Amino acid sequence: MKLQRSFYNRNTIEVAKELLGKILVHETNGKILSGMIIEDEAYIGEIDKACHCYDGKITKRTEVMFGQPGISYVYLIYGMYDCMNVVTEEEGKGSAVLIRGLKPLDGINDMCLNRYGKSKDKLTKKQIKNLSNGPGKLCKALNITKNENKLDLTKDKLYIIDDNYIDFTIKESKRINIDYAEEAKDFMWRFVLEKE
DNA sequence: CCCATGATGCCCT
DNA sequence: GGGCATCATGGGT
Repeated sequence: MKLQRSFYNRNTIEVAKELLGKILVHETNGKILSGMIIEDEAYIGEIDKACHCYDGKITKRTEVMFGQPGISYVYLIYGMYDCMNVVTEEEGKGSAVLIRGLKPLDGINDMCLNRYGKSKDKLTKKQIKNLSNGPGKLCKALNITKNENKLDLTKDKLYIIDDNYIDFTIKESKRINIDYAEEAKDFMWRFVLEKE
């Protein structure tokens, strides 16, 4: 079942935790590419110096985070890598969840082509392991780019479904690569799915 | 295993 | 003009 607006219109930490085990799907070029969300991070503008929209900073880039929940926020980082977020909470609250890792499910060979320009049987074990285990990598694998910014995950060809997978525990830790964020760098807002 | 580094472009001041 | 929610690579231990 596709997740609806009400799922996203909640506390960002809760949404981040509950997104683990869900399936991110992108219908692109006539193909269905999907993977289970196994790692994510919460960003909450009101109190979070690591958030792009900290302290109500509305710019052309960040305005989407203040809008409707259930919309995608895709941005380019380090000049090379796209990262995908899901906007959370009611309109007016700048917040989102960064998707940081996927376990590949459907369209694996196409993901290999997107990432490495080679089919799966030509990849090393290391390349297969690294197919979608990072925020930039998963966007490349699923062909998620700036074109997929501001899509409505309840209506468009990018969405998340609930496959009722609950057989896991959640590990909480500090977020990655936000050393500049003063006290916020220690918030335990990174969530990783761990098999029981 | 760990750490250091370069690539590269958009946003914002 | 500075900084950045990353990744792949290469060298050392």
